[in-house]
Amino acid sequence: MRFSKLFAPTLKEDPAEAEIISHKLLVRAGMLRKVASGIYSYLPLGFKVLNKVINIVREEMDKAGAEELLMSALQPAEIWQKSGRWAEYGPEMMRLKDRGNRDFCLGPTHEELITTIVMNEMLSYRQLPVTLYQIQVKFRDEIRPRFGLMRGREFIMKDAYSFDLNEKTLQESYKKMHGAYSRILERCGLEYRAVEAESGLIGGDVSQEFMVLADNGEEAIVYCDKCSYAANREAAKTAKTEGESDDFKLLEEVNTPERKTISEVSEFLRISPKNIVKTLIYQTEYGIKIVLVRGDREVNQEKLNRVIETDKVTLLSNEEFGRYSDLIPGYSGPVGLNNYEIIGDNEILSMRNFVVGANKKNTHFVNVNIERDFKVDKWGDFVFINEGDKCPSCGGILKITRGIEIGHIFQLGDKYSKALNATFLDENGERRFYTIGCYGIGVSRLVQATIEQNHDDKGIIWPIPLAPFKVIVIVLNTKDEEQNTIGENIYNGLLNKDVEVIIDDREESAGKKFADADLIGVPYQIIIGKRTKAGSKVELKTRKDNQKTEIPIEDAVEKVCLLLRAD
RNA sequence: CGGGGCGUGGCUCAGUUUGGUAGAGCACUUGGUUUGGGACCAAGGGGUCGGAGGUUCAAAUCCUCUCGCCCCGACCA
Repeated sequence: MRFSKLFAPTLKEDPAEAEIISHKLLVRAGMLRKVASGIYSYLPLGFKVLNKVINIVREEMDKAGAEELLMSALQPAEIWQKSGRWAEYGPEMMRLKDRGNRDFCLGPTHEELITTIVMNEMLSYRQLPVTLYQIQVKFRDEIRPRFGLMRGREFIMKDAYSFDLNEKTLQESYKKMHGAYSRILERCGLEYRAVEAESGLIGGDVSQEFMVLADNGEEAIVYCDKCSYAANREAAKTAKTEGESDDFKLLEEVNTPERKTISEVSEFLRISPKNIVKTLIYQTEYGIKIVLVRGDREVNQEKLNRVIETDKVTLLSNEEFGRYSDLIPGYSGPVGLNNYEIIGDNEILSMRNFVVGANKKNTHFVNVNIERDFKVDKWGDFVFINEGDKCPSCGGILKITRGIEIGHIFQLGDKYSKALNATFLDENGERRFYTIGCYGIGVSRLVQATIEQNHDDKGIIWPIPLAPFKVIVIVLNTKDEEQNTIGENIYNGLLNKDVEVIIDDREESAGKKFADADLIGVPYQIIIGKRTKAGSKVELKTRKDNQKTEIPIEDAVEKVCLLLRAD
């Protein structure tokens, strides 16, 4: 490829639309352009990289025994109505009608469709397990598209689905996908973690996320410094707390004028927030719920939803407080509140002689104890983990870092096969539900995550396997015939060796050529300038570490091929 | 949907407070000089000031409505 012919409009200035570095660089390097909010077009360079990722994904999926197919992006409403998700998915689903007024959607995912395809063939147990995948455009009308390809409304995803005889063989299929995902991320040169996750809307029991570590990541990940425990902060469990053995002290009412928040009460009474129990009043479809967590904790709504078994939980607003004379904002507590269900976080089980609101203005109780002073109707784990907490699996200390969710793998079980009545015939000729797993990789997101992890102040630093070109031959002065000849010779030499190479033959200033080569992140640069004469040396620069070496012109092709083979 | 902000040549932005008929840098075109880190000189093209309506002698600027985009919160690959 010749740079003079390449459609790669590079930008000197950061685009106003972009917030994070990877998004800025994708646009500046002439790889990506916005079409509408959360919708993008890939320019030739960006498309090249996208295809590199796609090929890696494809190779590893095939190696793991999965078979590629391509389903339609447009899906009829019926299959979604059967699974119940037509209603459940909400406004995030891009819906449309055909001319006959029939409902369709642009697929946000393909569980329903793949299950329908497989069930229609009435497989025998002898044909199982089978894992099918596709690389497809997905549509989700995100509430807030963000960060370019990180959260688009149209994005490219590799989604795979395994159909198994039972839980046991599902675990094997799952393990294979886990392995394939690990290899994909390794080949892309990424630092990542596989973490325990929440299953969310898709459902199922076991699920893990593959997180690419990045400071700008949207997810917080918790990991143990001693053992292999790692989890999404949304899903991270609290460690079991040991019961403290203090004797119960006498319950006392204390005056706490205008001290409403945990920090105010903590300061005023000179006690740690860990010895206060925070009382939160939630409005749910089943009425008011009193939720208790340790004073230093934040409630994890997702987890709480699971405990209450609803997704319609909101904190009671100030106006709503007025309707309940026994609920006093800032001074609420479980003692004496017998009209509502009280739900306690597991952590407070071990607390002794703690502080709670007294349901009376400007008053708190001290030396409160569970059972003696109030009863908890239901226990659960629904707080966020903090850095420094104990590891739930080994007792080590937990750390928090940020990550970009690139892959998510689920053991779904029979949720969809039951909903859609998808069965196979077992050895006795009886119908049984498939045990299903599903596995996603955000392919377009992966492209951007790679940049987030591989860049410097000059631009992108592509890992070799993803680089749109492996080598750029830079002829600094194209009006110098000698430079041109040397450059063209090396360029043709590399082409003959099937190296993906581009020659910068533009009539631009030297500085612009250097800047563009660095910006688009080509791993190796061969620089031909006025120092380069026939029979002399060219400069070879590696983008990653800015190493510059002089090599004889006639060795250049061979040397680069050697380097590429080593990588 | 709630809160905040922005829409002015292809891009990044100034001009809006205090109405007077649109500007800079980058990019682009032509010519010339340059070519080891985003060159210089000269000439040039390009803007319904997001859209609609209103106020006014006069609107990018004031008012009303509307559309789009960005940021902060709940959803997720």
